[in-house]
Amino acid sequence: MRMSRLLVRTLREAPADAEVASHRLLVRAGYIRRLASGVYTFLPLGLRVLHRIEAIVREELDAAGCQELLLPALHPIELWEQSGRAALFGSDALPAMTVDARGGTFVLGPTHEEVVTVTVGAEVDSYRQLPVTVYQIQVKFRDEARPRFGLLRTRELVMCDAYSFDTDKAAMQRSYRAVFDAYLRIFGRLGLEVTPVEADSGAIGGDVNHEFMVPSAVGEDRFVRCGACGYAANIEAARRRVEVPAGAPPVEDPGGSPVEHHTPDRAEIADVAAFFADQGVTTADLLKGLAVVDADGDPALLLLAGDREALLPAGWRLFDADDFARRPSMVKGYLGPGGQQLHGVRVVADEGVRRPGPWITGANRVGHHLSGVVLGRDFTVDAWGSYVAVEAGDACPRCGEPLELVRSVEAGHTFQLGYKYSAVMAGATFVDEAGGEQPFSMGCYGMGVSRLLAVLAEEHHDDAGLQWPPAVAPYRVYLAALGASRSPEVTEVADRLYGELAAEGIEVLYDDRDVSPGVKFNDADLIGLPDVVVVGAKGLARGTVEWRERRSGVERELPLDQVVAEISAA
RNA sequence: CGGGAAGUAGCGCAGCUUGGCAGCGCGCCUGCUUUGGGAGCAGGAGGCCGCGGGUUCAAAUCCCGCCUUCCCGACCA
Repeated sequence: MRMSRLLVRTLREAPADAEVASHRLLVRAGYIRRLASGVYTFLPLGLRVLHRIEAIVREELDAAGCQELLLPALHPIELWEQSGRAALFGSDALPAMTVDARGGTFVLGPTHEEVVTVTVGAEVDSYRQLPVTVYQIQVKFRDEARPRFGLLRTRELVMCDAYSFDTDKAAMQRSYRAVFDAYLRIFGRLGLEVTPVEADSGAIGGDVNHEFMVPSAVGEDRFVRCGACGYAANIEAARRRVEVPAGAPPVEDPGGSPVEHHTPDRAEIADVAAFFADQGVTTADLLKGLAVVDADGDPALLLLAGDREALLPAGWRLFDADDFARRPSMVKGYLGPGGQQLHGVRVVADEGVRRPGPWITGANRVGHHLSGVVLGRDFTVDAWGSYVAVEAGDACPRCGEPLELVRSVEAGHTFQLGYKYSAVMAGATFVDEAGGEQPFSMGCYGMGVSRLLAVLAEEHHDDAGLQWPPAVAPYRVYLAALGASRSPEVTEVADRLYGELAAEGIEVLYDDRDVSPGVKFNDADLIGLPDVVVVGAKGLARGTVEWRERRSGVERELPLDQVVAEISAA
């Protein structure tokens, strides 16, 4: 491709709305343009990278026995009513967009479980046709609360999603493993360091699921991993090991009974700790109480150590103003466990609270706290569990070694769905060997292709521009002809190299523009093709051209007759 | 959804406090000169100052409402 013909404009300055490197550079180098918040155009260069990633995805999934199809992006809303997920539409869990059209309301597909289930269900009648795994590369729509970071979080995204259909759970798990391994190979070929982690399944559902995490400073996710045993989990799903003192908690009596303190306007943990600071008290000595409504809709007081962040189980929520009004034993800002059960409030506690104390807690009176509160003597716990976000240094739940916390981008997410959709969607059954009707056991597998483009740009760049790995670069070689307009020889040599490289199957972006050398060098760096070849009068006088590897900056002078051979061998 | 900031030429920004000809840099067009890391000179094109209303002789500037965008948080398949 000749630069003089390519639809691209590089920008000296980044648009003011670009915050992270991948966004800034992809816009500056002319790969993408923003049309609306979280909605991007892929210009020719950007689309070529997208296609390179897609080609790798297709190769690996095809090799794993998957079949590509293309599902509609526009779904009749009735399908979503059938699965029950239409009820989630207003929520944060499933921010779908709908359009009213002739024939009713359509959903702009945010994901495709419903559609694929009825599609495969209509084609498959017998166990003899199973297993089958299909996939598509498609645009999806999600009305993100907050699109950000360019292609990393968008409202319209290109995604690869695969779906497996099996006769039973064991077969489904084999299919799951096959796609899981294919995903690992895809990330490997893209040169991304990826860690599969245990995760929450969110609005997709199912039991076992894994996220594929790419460590990145701009990531919005965090996961923990154990260097000793390999345990890895999303921060939302991570657990830690808590060393519980052996035997029953000793009920020693430090002072006979708790002491009440007047602590006006000390409703925050940090403020309470400050109040008692002269006694050597830290936030870890405080019992943090959260008024919650559990998944059954019952009120409970959740206790955790004051230095930890709470992590509520799915379906739980914090008290709102009405809840507090209805439960006078729950005093916002001054919550304590003492006597809650007498008021019909269950006390649940994080494992980290399994020590006698003495604790400092709220007194269930506005402006008052208690010190010397002892577990077993002054309060009891109805249920223990894990209710705090795991932190770096916490003990691995498997082996007890310290956990590491890693910021990351979620590049893929796979789920063992089981019967969640096949049980409710019409026709999602097959006839088994015994002649009985059975629902499919399903799995689903998502990978953010357009997000991967951003992740790769994030991983591979420097101050001057992008540095594409050869596997995904839009072209392999940036061929810059310096001063071509005044040197017939430069033009002749560059034209010839362009043709010879193409004949070798090497894709070349040929900068034939009549612009100064500095512009060409800067655009070459910005666009970030793996190899830069410079044809200039200086080199030609010696019978050579320059070859520079963009990433390493290593430069070599090559005799004219060796250029094609050297580059195709590299 | 809560908090903050910003919308002026394709991009980056000044002008707004104190109302009075709409500006600068880059980019774009023409000509000449130049040519190994974003060239120089000269000339030129390009604007609903986000939108609507109000105040005023007069509004980019002051007031009200709305829209859009970005950041922090909440949330997130």
